[in-house]
Amino acid sequence: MGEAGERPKNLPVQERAVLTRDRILQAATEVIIQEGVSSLTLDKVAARAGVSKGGFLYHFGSKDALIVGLLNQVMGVLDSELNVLADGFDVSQGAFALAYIDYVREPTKAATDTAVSILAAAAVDDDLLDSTRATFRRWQDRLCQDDGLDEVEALLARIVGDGLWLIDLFGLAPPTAEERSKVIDLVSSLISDHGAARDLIGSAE
Amino acid sequence: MGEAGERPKNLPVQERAVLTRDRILQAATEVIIQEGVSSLTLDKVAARAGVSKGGFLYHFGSKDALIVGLLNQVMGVLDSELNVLADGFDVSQGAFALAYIDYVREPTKAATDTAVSILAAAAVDDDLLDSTRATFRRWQDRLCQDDGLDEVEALLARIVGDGLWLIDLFGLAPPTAEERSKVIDLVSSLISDHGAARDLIGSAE
DNA sequence: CCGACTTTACCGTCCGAACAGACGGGTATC
DNA sequence: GATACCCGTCTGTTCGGACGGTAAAGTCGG
Repeated sequence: MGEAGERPKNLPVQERAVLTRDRILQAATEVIIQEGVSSLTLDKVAARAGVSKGGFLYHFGSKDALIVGLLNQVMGVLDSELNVLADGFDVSQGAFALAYIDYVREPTKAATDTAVSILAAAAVDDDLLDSTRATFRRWQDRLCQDDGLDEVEALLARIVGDGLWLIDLFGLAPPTAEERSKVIDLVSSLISDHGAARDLIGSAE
Repeated sequence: MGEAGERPKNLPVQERAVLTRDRILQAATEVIIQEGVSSLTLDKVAARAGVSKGGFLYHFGSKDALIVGLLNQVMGVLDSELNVLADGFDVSQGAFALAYIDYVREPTKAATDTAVSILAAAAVDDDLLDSTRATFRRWQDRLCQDDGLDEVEALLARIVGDGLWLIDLFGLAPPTAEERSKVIDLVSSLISDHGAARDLIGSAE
């Protein structure tokens, strides 16, 4: 039956369950990326995960539940990766903001997965994005509260960071790796070199 | 049946046709905005446009054709509005780039329509975005060729501009009107004050 | 009476969801 | 330590409905 499944048998029941759940989530993202949002059907996801439709519905009672699960997982990964990346920056110069834009220097799997999940959620039902929106609001708050970081600079960091993966999502003339790095470096210096933004605005008016 | 239709009768045939086409396009965007991408069905669009399903299919032979028509119209409007806006800026300081970010100072109807059309296209079939992607590439080229504009600054303008309406599209913690303006002013000064970007990067390294 | 436009009626497909039950490990009972 | 039972996990099938699309007839101005 399932050509991709190769599901390991003879495992403790509870572990088998969580593995199946993860396989379903991964299968869902694969379907979206490879076949498009319109191909995200219960049958396709179940087949790719090597599970029957009924088995699928045991873990996710509805298509909405699948997307919510997808968003929760993928946003969690993204949040933790941002945190570890922020630890590598100087906290007095807006570590989280620097991490936020540095993260999109090149497209990562986590960023791509998040993007397509958000796209799928928006396509199925806008309300499914509520918790995701709350997370972005938390990130925005954290960007503003970073030590020594102007509110405008913090917002610029988020717009550039989000703008890059959103441009990637739709393929709207995505910049090359070098171009991305140059822009990110520019914004990074703007953030690190504190006061530069204010001076710049002052000198222009 | 149609509560929104109120279609004007007794008009020259050819004019009635083009009007019907436009009504269908407008109905489609209304459906997406008010009821979500998943509600974009031929029946709903036809009903809202005050036309039968057959009548709809006379103008747009398929759902894909509807979305292509939607994208063409909305991208054309956006392109022309950008042009008139660019005429108001100093061409020696990157008029198109300044117009590009100034355009998203607050969300306009044209920008919203474009955003939801792109979303719908991505949800139905990714390939439908091909011509849209070409337009964005043209814009990117034009941004780079603007007189006296650094390539990095041009790219920054597009990322910020696109980032803003994409953030609006998904409602990912969209900034307030004042915050938007501040960021746009910051980027604008960066572009106008030529050499500022290079100086900034140089001083930071 | 031609051709642009519109309608009514219909079809085949696919999708999300529900359902009844199979399997099999854990647990209690004796 | 064998037996019986339970429940989490998963299977295969079925169903109602919605959707995209087709076909053909009808309308009306020029």
